Amino acid sequence: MAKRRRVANLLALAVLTVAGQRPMHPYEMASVLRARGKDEDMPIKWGSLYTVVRNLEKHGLLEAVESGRQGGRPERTVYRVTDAGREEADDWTRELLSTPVREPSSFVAGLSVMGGLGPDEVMALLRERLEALERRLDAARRALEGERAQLPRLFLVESEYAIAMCEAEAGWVRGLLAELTEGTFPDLDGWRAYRRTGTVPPEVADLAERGRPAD
Amino acid sequence: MAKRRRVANLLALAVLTVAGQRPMHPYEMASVLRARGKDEDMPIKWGSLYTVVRNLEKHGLLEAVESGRQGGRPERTVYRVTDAGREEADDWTRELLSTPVREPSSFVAGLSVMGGLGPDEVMALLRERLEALERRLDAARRALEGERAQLPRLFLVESEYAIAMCEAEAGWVRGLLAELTEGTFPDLDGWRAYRRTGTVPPEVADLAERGRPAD
DNA sequence: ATACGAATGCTCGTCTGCGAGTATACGGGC
DNA sequence: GCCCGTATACTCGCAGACGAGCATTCGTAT
Repeated sequence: MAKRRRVANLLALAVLTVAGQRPMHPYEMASVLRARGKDEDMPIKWGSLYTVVRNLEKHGLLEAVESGRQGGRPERTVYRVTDAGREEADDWTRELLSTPVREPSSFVAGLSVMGGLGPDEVMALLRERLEALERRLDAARRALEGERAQLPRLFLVESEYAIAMCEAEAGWVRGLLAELTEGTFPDLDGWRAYRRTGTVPPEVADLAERGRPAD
Repeated sequence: MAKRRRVANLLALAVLTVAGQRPMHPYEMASVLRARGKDEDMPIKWGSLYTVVRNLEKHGLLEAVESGRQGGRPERTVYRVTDAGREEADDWTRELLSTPVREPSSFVAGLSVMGGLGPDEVMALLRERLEALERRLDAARRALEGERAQLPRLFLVESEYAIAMCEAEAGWVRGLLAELTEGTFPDLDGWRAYRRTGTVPPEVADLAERGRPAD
């Protein structure tokens, strides 16, 4: 827990993992990762690949093995994971699995500023989101069923999790939407008034001292 | 949907929102945002505050109103949101609410590389995570109940959502853990073998062509 | 044979994120 | 009246991230 990871980009973990199977040159890592769909499990930007690889090498987690050309192609450097690299990857994986981190999604951000829009507009937006979520769920479920035949369960777990979270979100949105539509959400008119006038009732302005518990 | 946001950092949205209530100088924005707990709804780094404010000004979303010193304090510049700024904030909010985005959490990343660890270690790690999640849920629920008395529902929605998602995750982890402990998860021994030998059965190596549906 | 589009494999420059540091002012204990 | 801790208010500089572009090669239709 002491020092931050020397190469913090998650792409680095992906690289260590994939190059752990056999030595590879960067472009091959990219292809394999893409083919395995890892780019959907991590926020991977391919523009960062060579920077990350170079950094991994600089910190001794990856080492160049061979550097030659084949055919007329530009020079390729093949990298191998070092022992330190393997250890780093394992340790990183352990941390990711064992330690939940607060990662506010952009939806939370949206919810937390939605007061600025009126409740009616918010309803419309949420309906839109709900439809999108359902389309996505549908596609994901279908894809998962297709892959079940091909791949061991171990490789499908991330997809199952993603689907579960997506379902949970959809359910929650449906609930909120129901409250809004049926008018059981408290003080919709106050909210509408706030939208028009921009004024918060003074006692609410004191929300400045919202207590927050220690983590 | 055409052009990317001129200032992409979510801190900018927070700034626009808070300065929309009344003109403020940067440090005051920070205090108010912190006091309202917005820093838990968005990935806010205070080091970026002044950069972000300057960028907002550069793009005409914020404008300097007054710039003087009081007491012996360093000079402060007070900013006001422009019409363009208000519009940008609303539009951004709409997008955040209506459009779900894939934001792979670090847990997904962990799941997608957990094959490298053995199943037994994974079980231990997941148990650890589950406990942490439950502690966090407990604290969050308690805090929410406390705030219910003070604040209108509108300001609590984000917390409710966060709790719901946390519950969903905990439930899913419990499920996976049960499968692992009871041995109903398929081919645990294959997994253990892979861990030791580092060899993947060749037919699985073809997972390289995992089909992915279009979004 | 040849032309053209797609795939391969990589580089570069910009932009900005953000951690760490700094400097002053105020309050309150002794 | 002095000192120290804490709050206030910012500045700086480096390290990455990553979009866009570039050069080469291969496949294939003509």
